[in-house]
Amino acid sequence: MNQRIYDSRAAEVVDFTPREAGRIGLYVCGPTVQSAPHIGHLRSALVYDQVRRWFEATGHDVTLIRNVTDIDDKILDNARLAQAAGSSEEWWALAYRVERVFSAAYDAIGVLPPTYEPRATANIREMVELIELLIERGHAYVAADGSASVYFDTASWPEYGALTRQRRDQMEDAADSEPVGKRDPRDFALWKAHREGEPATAAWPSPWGLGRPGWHIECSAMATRYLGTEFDIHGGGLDLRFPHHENELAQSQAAGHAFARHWMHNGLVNTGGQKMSKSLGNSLFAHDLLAQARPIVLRYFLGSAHYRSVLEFSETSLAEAEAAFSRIEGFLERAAALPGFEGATDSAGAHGAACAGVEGLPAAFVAAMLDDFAIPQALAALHEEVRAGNSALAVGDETAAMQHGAAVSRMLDVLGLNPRDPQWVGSSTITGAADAALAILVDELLAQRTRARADKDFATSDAIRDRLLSAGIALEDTPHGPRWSLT
RNA sequence: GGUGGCGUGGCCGAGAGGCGAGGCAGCGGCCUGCAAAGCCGUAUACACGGGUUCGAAUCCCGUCGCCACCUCCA
Repeated sequence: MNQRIYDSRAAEVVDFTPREAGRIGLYVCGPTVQSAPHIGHLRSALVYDQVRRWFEATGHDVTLIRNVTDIDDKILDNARLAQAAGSSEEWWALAYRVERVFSAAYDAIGVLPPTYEPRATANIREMVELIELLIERGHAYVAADGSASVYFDTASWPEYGALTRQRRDQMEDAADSEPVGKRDPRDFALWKAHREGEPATAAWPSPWGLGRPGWHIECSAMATRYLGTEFDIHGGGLDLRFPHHENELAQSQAAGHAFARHWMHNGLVNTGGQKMSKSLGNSLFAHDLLAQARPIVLRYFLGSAHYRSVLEFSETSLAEAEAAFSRIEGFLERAAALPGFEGATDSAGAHGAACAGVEGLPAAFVAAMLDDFAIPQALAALHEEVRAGNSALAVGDETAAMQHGAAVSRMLDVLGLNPRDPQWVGSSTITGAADAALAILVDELLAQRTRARADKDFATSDAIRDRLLSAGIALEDTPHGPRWSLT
């Protein structure tokens, strides 16, 4: 069975074959580091992280490039506004600081670092070269107003609109506030001339004068530099289809590059039925979410809807994710407690070569992943295995329980959701010496409770249980004695 | 005006012509001193109106509602 992928350019699910057997080049549009990451940024990064993990699990060598747009109007604006309010932070310091916040948020939900994260400011030369090539080929022109700006000539490219199936003549007239020097409002900036008042650090030399790159050319240049003129997949948020990706495709192909063979777009996250936006004040910042949900649960939640669907965020959905994931964790803990359980991940097995191949993965899970990364269906297969494992445990069939446990563990590894992975250990609020001290005290109370129960003094035993529960410690009586866990 | 998507049971959320994914919540039972956890069982679901078909949530036409993009967006 082949890997199938919904290609946004073809507007249908297509068979996916890597350009080069066993190797996959994947470019994903990363964030413009102008302000704190929100849940949408997390979802986007997670989608491609899971795609990458799946490709690796199926034996591919993946080169994942996710850029950082660290020079842009917004970054300059935000730094300028902060400075007006008394800040001394330069735009480049702001961009770097925000970039680190993004990295921390990605790390928190287990998004593996890409193969490389190029920064726009470190690839200016490649951008300038690409713009020169476009001018040479007659698809770009220097602004008519005498500035150093350079624009892409959309009229010169008949395929403009191909990615989003729009006709150029039907595109809404761009409400561009600065059409100065453009031949057509639909043309877009490849190079933005340095302007009065902008920091000197935000200007680079070019054949047309001092300036900085336009947003779209950044991705074309970086994708090409690290993945070549033709590569397998280009991904990004649905909101980037137009104009960003349309422009990338146009300029890269106009430069003579085949560029991405397939385009993937992840759905956005909505709240209250609407897309998040600053103007609506409904942004869900990563920082706040990570404070109200366990990171691994947030990761589970973000994967609970298909990557192309709108994901509706609500407190109750997040709580449901916690309950559903706890069920998986509960089974895995019980299975792992069985003597001889081999499903534990170690640092070497977290991803990559150690997971190559789909052996040990249920057929339904594999089929779901091959079918355009249908993670909700893959999760159904996972839950089915959990149910079967719990059922085996209930009848005392430890061999079967361990087999199901191993399968569950493997699936969780592929999705980056294995709570036994060292990545997630330490996310508990208590560690080390305090942890050991707590265990001693709880065990002592449990011993008292066990004695009380043996004496049929249920008032005492229930009081101990209630006391522990109110302290955040939940009890479970198992055939092998009581177990406890932090709630 | 153009482009794309969505509407599934109390909730979330898959599926895309024929055995009702999965989870959460609920209900009944088993287990338990009682719980918890777990197991077993449990559904009047496909926005509305037509049509195609032996058969439609799924395909076609129409209607209604919602969302996104059209040069800042993950």
